[in-house]
Amino acid sequence: MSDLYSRIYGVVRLIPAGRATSYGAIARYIGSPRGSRMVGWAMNQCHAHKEYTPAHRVVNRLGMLSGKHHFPGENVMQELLESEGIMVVNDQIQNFDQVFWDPFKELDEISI
DNA sequence: CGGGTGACTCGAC
DNA sequence: CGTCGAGCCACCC
Repeated sequence: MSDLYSRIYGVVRLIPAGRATSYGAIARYIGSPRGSRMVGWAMNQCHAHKEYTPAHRVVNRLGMLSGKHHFPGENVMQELLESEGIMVVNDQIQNFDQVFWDPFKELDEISI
């Protein structure tokens, strides 16, 4: 596993419950602005990783559950999000602007 | 090496 | 936030 993938999983695990971010945001944070599709691919392989990765907190830039079909059940991803307090209607996160978790903004405050 | 694929994104309309 | 087209890059034949 490349170091880039370790960073992807590392960032995803830092997403707090009740929040969500986008593939592109993670890609930019790990230094691959054009690697959003790789983040999706990494999530596809996250089950092979030893540590738990909350892939349900990663959606596309519009807050849509684009990866729900890759979960064990039909609405597993939505139920996971709703169990954390995120409202999901029609495969789309409600109030995504409030739920959105920006790695740069949130993590910079800590690292500064 | 080349072509197909995808849990993406951007710009246009 | 609908669609379409193009760009993107790791992975798998």
